[in-house]
Amino acid sequence: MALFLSKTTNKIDQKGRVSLPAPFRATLSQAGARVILFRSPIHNCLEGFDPQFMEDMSARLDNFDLFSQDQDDLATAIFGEAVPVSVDDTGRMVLSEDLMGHANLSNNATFVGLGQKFQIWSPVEFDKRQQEARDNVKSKNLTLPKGGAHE
Amino acid sequence: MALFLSKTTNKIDQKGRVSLPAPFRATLSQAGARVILFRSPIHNCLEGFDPQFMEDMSARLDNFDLFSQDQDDLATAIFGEAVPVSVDDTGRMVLSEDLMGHANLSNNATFVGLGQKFQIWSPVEFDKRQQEARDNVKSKNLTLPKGGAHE
DNA sequence: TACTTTCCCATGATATCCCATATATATCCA
DNA sequence: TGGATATATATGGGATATCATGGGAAAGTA
Repeated sequence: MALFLSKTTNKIDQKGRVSLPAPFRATLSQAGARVILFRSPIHNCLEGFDPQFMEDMSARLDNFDLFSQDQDDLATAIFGEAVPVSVDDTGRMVLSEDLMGHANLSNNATFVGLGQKFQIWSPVEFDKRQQEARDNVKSKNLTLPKGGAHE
Repeated sequence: MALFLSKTTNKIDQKGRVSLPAPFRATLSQAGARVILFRSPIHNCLEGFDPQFMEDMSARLDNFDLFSQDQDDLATAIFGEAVPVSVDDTGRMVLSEDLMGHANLSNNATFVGLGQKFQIWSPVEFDKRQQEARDNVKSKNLTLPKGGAHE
């Protein structure tokens, strides 16, 4: 399956419209372009998914007890927060005030491909974040283990 | 599996186009020729991978929790920094200003096969690098360990 | 009506495609 | 062996398509 890769910065116009980078559009599953956005629980940024991928998230949630606090917290954080957004035929989507607020977006939005998902950042904040991520990978010596389980 | 071997130097034209050496093209997985480029974190050069390699990385990332700090750091460092590039039917790809800057590229690019990946260097800097690598192997008495794991 | 949201078209910049030429490597034949 | 012709590769430049973005018209809402 296609992946979201690389980063691009696009303008947000006065109507709150941003062009979803063309390569990102291409990795979305169908033509009837839709994206699921929500506010990242750990960063001041937005996260975007192919609607298809939400199914996988749902499957993962099944690993929790249906009535556990954790399951409830996660489900609320994920599905409750999810905002489906449509992409028009010039490739743009509209970001609500609320979403823009969470990510401190004003005039520019940096789209960052993260494989299965992508993130939307204020350009300045992402620079910091990127450096932080690099540092963490280095200092914690993070690698991608080959095998299955990693807990 | 096919490996990237040997080194070649090709011209970069005014549009930023370079021919990917034909042998390298041949080792890429499919016909819909694509390459993933990275800014090397340790050298002033670019690193190139078969897109298949990224798929493998993605599969490994699935072993991490979706919202864990580590997952996010890795994804940002790996997928966020990856630049997918397409190879046209005359075998050329386009290098962005940004990428060329990182590797100090201007008119020529030296492609160096490194097995699973290849590197793109400014010819002058690669000469230095090659000498350095030889010296390191000699002075540190570096050898190739036998088994798979190498910690 | 006043206001917001969606749709449609216009434009400049950039990237992609296509064809032509040059260079190199391989193949063939006398 | 040598020379000439093929085949593959590399490179140059112009035409074309795609993309990001701005503005306005139409449609929906209150």
